[in-house]
Amino acid sequence: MNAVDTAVKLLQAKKIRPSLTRIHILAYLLSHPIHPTVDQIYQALLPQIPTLSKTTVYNTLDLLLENKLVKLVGVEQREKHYDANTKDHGHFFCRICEKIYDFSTPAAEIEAPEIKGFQIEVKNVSYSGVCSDCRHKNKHKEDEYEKFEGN
Amino acid sequence: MNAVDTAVKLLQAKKIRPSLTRIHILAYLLSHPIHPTVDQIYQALLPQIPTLSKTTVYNTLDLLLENKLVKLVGVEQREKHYDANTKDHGHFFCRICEKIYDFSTPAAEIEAPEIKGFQIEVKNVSYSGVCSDCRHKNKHKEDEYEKFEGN
DNA sequence: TTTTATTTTGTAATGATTACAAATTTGAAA
DNA sequence: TTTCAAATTTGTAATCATTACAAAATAAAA
Repeated sequence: MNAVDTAVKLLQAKKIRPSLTRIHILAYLLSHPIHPTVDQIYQALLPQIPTLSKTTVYNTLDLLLENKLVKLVGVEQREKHYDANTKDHGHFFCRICEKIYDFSTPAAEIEAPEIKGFQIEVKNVSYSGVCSDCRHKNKHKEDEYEKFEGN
Repeated sequence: MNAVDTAVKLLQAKKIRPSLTRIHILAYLLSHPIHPTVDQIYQALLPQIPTLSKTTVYNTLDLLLENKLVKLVGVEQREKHYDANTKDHGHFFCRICEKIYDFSTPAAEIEAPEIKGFQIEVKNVSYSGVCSDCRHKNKHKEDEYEKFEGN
């Protein structure tokens, strides 16, 4: 099934009217798992929807967020990044190439006693550092930062 | 050992000159594990340092961050929150009372194959939802949001 | 149609953070 | 001390992603 059809189905399942704009935005996120920003989405769709407003992108993403059709990528960047992959997974942000990588998080729930009985609605696991590619490309620069020591 | 002495030692260990301002800011964070914002730190220290500038708070926190004496709390709020507890732990943000709770994360490293060989410098685990207190206080409002379903 | 609700749009605020240069303080050398 | 250079602190002015808001456009209902 293509991204447009998937988007329509997802919207309908949440009883959101599948307007052209909403379909485009959700389909773009589904077919471009690059964790785009509002501006990236806006620029990408402008040729197809010349009347598109950036406010609409903001509004639509808020709507999709509320309905859990997209997630915020918990990477501490100036601009927010969005992800239509709503399955639990982690994100790694490389501070050199600024790419965001997905990684799987353990299936086993974290069962911390401190938050027992809390209603968990959003989970976010994100790391940052230097990805493998950039480590190899910048061997000489690597010692600027020491390897992170857990605890 | 009191927070001021600890702050001085931590700064010296990183070869940062322990100026009055730096000591105050780090000691405040150490003795107030409430994950304060820049403004909260600024307001709290103003009586003691009447000449304090908010820019200095920003500058000092940047310096402490670079030296890993404080961490950014990965909670998606308008303002950034800081934490002098640099041990690995998670944060839970309650969207009702807006308190940030600490919780322990599993000692076992997440060993995701997708980021094997990556240089991990910063880790962030943060959840949000409704804390236990607010769930009980707002029983009637609870059904506005369904419980988060993992995956 | 006409009416009403929904969606989209454009413009103007908001406000946390950053840039930057001046002012102040500190520490080392003489 | 006194002098001088470096480090630190400060205030003001930008920046710029996001939000507020009301008007315009569109779609559905009557």
